[in-house]
Amino acid sequence: MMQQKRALLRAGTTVDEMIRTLADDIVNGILPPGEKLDELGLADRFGVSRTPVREALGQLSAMGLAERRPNRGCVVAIITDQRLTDMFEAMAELESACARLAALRMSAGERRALDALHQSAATLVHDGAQDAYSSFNLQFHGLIYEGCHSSYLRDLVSTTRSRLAPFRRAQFRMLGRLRKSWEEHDAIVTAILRGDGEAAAIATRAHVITVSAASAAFVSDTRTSLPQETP
Amino acid sequence: MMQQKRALLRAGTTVDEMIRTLADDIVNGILPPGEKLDELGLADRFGVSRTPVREALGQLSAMGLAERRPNRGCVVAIITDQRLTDMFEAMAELESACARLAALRMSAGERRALDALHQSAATLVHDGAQDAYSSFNLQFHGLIYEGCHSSYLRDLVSTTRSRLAPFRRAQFRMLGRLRKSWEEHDAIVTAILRGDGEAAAIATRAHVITVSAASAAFVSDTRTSLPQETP
DNA sequence: GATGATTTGTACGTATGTATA
DNA sequence: ATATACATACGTACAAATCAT
Repeated sequence: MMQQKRALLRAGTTVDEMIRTLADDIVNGILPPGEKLDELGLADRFGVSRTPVREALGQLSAMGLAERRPNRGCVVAIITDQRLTDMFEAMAELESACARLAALRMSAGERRALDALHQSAATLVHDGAQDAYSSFNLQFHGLIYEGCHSSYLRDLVSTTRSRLAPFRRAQFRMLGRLRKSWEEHDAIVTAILRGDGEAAAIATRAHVITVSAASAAFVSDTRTSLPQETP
Repeated sequence: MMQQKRALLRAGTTVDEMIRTLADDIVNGILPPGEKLDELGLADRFGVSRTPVREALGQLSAMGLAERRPNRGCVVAIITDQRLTDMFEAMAELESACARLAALRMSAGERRALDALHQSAATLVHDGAQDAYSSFNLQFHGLIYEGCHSSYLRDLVSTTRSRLAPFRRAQFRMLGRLRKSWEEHDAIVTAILRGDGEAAAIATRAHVITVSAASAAFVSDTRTSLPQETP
């Protein structure tokens, strides 16, 4: 009908493009949990037939970003409070494992880079620059994921992080979280630089659990107030 | 045109059935890594058209059991040695996390059940009953996964275990592994019964790493000898 | 390197099953 | 509760890309 997309028909297949787009929309909250993913609607939004749409929806539900009920259509994944708690907890365990391994395995260069990044963020804390700090935070944790030198563990963490992304939007709005976050990071960096795996694991677990608790509280708050929303 | 199958049209959809079947075949080694998954061939093996086959293949590749190259078909996932090492390592970390949480959270009943199962396996060790022990081993680890009371962590462990299944066939053939395995389990059970999370984590990590090393060695052995095989 | 055969990717049509009046 | 409407699941047909010769 409109063919509005299809820009850059380069790499991969149509389906891959759709998956990326839809996954981003879900992860960024543009498609909120519970939103119906109508095959026909998506088909003409992307200017394709229903076949590739179906493939994309299948992949998304396999990723856990969407949920497909047989013969009843597909919606953006709805996560129960219990499940969300479990996911945050698993995230803490995964990051903790990464940090432990990173403390044991990071190269000298990787350690320097982590420390440098961490020290440079002190300014952001002082200025109260929430958005910039949020971006730094992503890099910081990313360096630790890489530092564990385990591709599979990294994949598990990334996947879980993506699934949690729609529920983490409240990150640093809480008063004083910026400074506390930095201090928690400091404990992690110190442990990693010392090569103390157990300390790094413990500090990381505590840090992630703290962040998780804040996010979870925010989510269950907004859930009781606004039951639904459509863009 | 013929609809020859569809026996037991009960639960789920055709695609789900295919996914289960193919996943089992891959996990059990009936479809070896690298085996081509021909759409047309599978279509008439299952008595369906290519459309549901394509969906199933998409899901399998999303699960990491198959690999799909754009315009170049789909094969049973080929795992490099490095990737395999990473997966075994992640498995150790995941199980370790489960054990730590299980030590903190298992109910009295769950602890009793774990201990009872473990003690009952002593006989199997004495008799050298490899197959029976292998089945027990599955239950044993299963109880710990459940004991952590975290659905998401359990899912991650299960998924990873499935992906590793094709590479674990050598489990208990090594001389003396049965007894050693039981002794390692004993350390885990003791720690869990004491409610000592850290000890449980450490014992579990050591145990899983030991098993992994054996599997990895076996795989790289067989890889050097038989490069390919077709059923 | 070009051509034909095979196989994948996409479009479209039909039937079955689910929700709604 | 029955019927109507609609969305999904699968089958078939065509187009495009890959590979084998």
